[in-house]
Amino acid sequence: MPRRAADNEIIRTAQRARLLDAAAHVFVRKGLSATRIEDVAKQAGVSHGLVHHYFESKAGLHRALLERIMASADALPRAAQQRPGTAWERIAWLVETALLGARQLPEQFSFVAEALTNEAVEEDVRRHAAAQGQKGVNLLGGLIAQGQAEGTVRRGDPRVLAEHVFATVQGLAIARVGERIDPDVVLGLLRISKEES
Amino acid sequence: MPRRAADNEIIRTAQRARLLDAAAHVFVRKGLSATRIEDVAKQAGVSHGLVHHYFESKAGLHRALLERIMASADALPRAAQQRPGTAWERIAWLVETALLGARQLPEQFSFVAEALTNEAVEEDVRRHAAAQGQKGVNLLGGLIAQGQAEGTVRRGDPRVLAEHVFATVQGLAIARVGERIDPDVVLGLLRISKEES
DNA sequence: GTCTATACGTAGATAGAC
DNA sequence: GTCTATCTACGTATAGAC
Repeated sequence: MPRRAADNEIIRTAQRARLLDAAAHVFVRKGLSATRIEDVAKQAGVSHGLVHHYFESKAGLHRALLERIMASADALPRAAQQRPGTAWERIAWLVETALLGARQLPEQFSFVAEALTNEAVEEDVRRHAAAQGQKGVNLLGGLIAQGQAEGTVRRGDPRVLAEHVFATVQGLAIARVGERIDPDVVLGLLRISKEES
Repeated sequence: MPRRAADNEIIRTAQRARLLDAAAHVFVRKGLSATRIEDVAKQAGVSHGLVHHYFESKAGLHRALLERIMASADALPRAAQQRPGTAWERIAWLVETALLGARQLPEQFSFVAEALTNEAVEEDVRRHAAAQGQKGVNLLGGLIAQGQAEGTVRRGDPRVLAEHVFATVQGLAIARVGERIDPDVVLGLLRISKEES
């Protein structure tokens, strides 16, 4: 049996993950264009040649990393949807958890923001990131609509409200507000005000 | 009298402005590292050599543009502070005007965000941008404190609330929410909820 | 003031050795 | 699988012509 081949396969996936971690560290700090393959290699403790051995190009590495980050970002709204409790409780959980992410891994939000808006990023990658974001908006929008039916969420187009919430989380992450983030304040975007009905 | 010298001076300032406009167009779309001097020159309709004649380097051009943008961004909170009306009315005016900017010139917000977070931008430039942002937070914080005394703004640390508002505006701009931005929703961050006191 | 031509450095990517 | 050496392309910045 090809024992050697199996070992290689393990090494391959481990190294890919290692390189993606390194890429996350540096892409997130310097952006796509300013990071050099050499930076990633140094961060991972390997030679630049090896980076090319695992990823066809810098753009390919960037794309792989974006997909990894988007995958984890995608999981959150899904989890919220399937939680028990009222719509408001599930929304609150989603917002709180997302804000926790904004506090702990703010760089990831900056990374996604660049991927969405920087024209140096390939067109199709930008589109893909945008589409993923829309999925999140739709899911949260559904919860918001439920909340409105429930009488716990303010009036307004659910998808627009969802966009506002996500944009706010991203803005707080990018502004590196960190420890001072207050979920209760952010939830004010959705709360029914003293005057309303 | 040196007629010629005076003419040159006029040309100089006009060209500087022209180049800054061109730089704004392209920096804002591709970021600092991905934009080439050539891109700016082409956008302005001049040769790349001329860009170097007016700006010592790409970094210098970038710095000059950031200063120009920050100057206009700085004017807004000052204007709000000096308006007539209640604290809430002035806050609402500030938020609405800022959101108008986020809708019409979202690229400027992306530009500032990059300047704040991208390590490819020189350290001192980043610091300067951050300091300017703090001034805005302080001014809005003052208005918020007045609003709290007035009984129109929710409880909470005024500066933290101000940070949340600015971060939200920036997030909406970066997410390119555009026409769907709703100032009334954003003001929900500061409004007193149905339950509170 | 403005342009074209050139020098220089550096980053991405490949090839071949171990 | 991993590294070092090398090729190549391109962008910044300068120098000199108009």
